[in-house]
Amino acid sequence: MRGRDDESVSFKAMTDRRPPRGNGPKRLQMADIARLAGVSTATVSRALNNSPLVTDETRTRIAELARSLNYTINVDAKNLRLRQNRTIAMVVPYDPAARQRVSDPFFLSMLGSVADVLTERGYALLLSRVDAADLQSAAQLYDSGRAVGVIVVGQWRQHAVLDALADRGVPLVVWGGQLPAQRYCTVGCDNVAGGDMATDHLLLSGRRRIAFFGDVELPEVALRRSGYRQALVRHGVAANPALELHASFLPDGARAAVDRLLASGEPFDAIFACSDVMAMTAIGALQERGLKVPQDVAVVGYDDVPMASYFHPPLTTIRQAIDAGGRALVDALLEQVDSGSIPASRIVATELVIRGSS
Amino acid sequence: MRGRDDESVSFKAMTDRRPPRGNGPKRLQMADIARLAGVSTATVSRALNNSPLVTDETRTRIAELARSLNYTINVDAKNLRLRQNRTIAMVVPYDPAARQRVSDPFFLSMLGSVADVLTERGYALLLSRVDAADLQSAAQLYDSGRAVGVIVVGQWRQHAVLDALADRGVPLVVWGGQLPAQRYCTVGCDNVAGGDMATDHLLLSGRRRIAFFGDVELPEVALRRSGYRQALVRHGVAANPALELHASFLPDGARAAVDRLLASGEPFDAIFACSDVMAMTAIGALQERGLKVPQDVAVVGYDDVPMASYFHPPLTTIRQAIDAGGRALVDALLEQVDSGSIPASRIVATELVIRGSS
DNA sequence: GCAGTCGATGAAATCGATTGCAAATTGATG
DNA sequence: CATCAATTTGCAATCGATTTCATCGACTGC
Repeated sequence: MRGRDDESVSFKAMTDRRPPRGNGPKRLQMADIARLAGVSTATVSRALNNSPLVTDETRTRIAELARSLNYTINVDAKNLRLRQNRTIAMVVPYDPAARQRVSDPFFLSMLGSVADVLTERGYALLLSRVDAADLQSAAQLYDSGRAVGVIVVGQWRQHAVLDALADRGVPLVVWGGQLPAQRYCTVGCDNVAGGDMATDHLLLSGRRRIAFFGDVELPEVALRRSGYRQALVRHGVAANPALELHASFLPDGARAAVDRLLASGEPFDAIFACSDVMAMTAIGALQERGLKVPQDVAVVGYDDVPMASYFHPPLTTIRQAIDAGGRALVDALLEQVDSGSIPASRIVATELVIRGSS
Repeated sequence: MRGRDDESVSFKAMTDRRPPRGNGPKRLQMADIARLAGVSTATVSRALNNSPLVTDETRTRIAELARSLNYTINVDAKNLRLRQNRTIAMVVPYDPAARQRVSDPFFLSMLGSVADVLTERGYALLLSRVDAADLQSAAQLYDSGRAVGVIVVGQWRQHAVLDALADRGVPLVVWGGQLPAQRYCTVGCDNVAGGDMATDHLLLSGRRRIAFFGDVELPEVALRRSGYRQALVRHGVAANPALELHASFLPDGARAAVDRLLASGEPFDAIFACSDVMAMTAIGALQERGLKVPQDVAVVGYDDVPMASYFHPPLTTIRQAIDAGGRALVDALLEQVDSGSIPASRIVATELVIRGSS
């Protein structure tokens, strides 16, 4: 016959209401392995989980059988039974107002870093783009049991929503700046120190009219501006509001800022841009207008994305340790999942990398 | 409405062997909603799935209760019962030989694009980094029932492995070049046409000594080189092997190639680089050595990553339609999942974008 | 040879949802 | 007031794994 000789098949066929719908052909399941190995599913389960309750002989026999048939356990069933789950969700918000993807390589590198760490830890990464204005929905990934916790890249303008999610008990870690009374855990570099370092470096090299480019509605950027102002004060340079320009992370935010700055007639001899992409596009815009970098205008960026060192002129920038950051995000989240309490926020290494653009 | 409030609970408590282990506190489940709404789980299930079998009044009452309690169904249980799964896996290979992440923004942009399309279609994206030499393991995501299909970004050197996976019935779509007798479905731009366009453009602008930068072990790159050679032949220019340089996608592949090219003493007046990142780093290297782009050397890249237009000089490049590509990948995969048969490979728009670097 | 141990295995309950079928409710009609 | 049809709702089986408890054998010692 079909090789299935016992009556369990016909019994099953009788009582089985046909499965609702399912994609693909029949997938191999534990019962199949059990039948072929001449044991029960209990034994197969134990064998595949390296339980000491099965003979080594049985274990290897089953393991080989399973491997040769490309059998892998059904994760849904396993998770259901164990009420566990080795998946974490990562949310990369996008800006719907601009109907534009956030394509900054920094975010994407962070994503890659987190993916690597999770892979190493045996966790899966569920990636989701969500409307930055609706971070609330990120929690669904947790509520539905799909993921044990959520990593959000960037606070954007959603500080209050993040606080609320944390209050609700959603395991949550956010890449971003530390805010006074936040109730969620953040991981990020020391943005004040970063802004200070960048500005300090420009001041030390003799620049006095340093422009700041960024969107201060974002906490990280606001903190960097604090650092910028703090360095100016320390060096006895008065802050000049006309040199603080709004520039979004969208592709031509910095170009527009350069245009406005030039149009304003306000003299300047340096720019501190809040991301490398902004810095690079600003440099491009300056060069097109005949200004030399760093001779006429020195530029410092932020992030140290891979391209920064290959750019021409190579970009002076504030390095955010992306690998350490990914690892810290994952550590903090898993710690929170295990302990149930919100761990302290972590700061990752921040350092000035001096290259040709300043 | 049965008074199902107390006895069902005590009955459950009696027969329940305590759950093995589970993370977090008790999560809300359908039975809770049912109890609070005074109905059975069957009704709750139907209400939440908009079945016509429940009264509108009941449906809205249950829906509001569920929403107010932040209830979301357990996806594992649902998937198990329905033997379905709305998750697809995306695999971004990394090169372990170089112990280096593939950080090319093109791959990452593609990832973002796929994520967007899947979100729109109600699918989740499981992201996994795998050793490029072990693409085999990508199939585990399918075998374990975690995902209904797999998208692989880039063929790398694994053509044979991909063929084998397709033969085994793993729903699979690969971003990459079309090869003669491949048995898996690819989505990608027309690499031969792309290589031809880039070279043709350089030839039309009077360049004759055009270097080619790329790693021809990768199918896509080999195809682009075919286009490059084809264009040369058409214009009656003899191909010069000394101008075809190996350059990897790793960060300083192009810089090294520029060094070798200059060291060889072989004269050249243009470079066709197989990615924008290569092109940008090549331009940086040329400028450092005092060569002007495009006056001394014209450069054309490939991909049209977001930064290409903000670079200085703005990069002439071959645009691969990333959004269309992501959509095509998802379409092809879901089609394969539904139909069970391997759909035809798709070609996405490829076009020359002329900017300042050539 | 027989009770007592210990080790390996199997039977069955369970995780949280869906759904075919049966039962209950309602309304209409004879 | 009884019967029947049309709606709603509930019961219970089911998805594929894990794990408790019971069982079955093989040894051991007396």
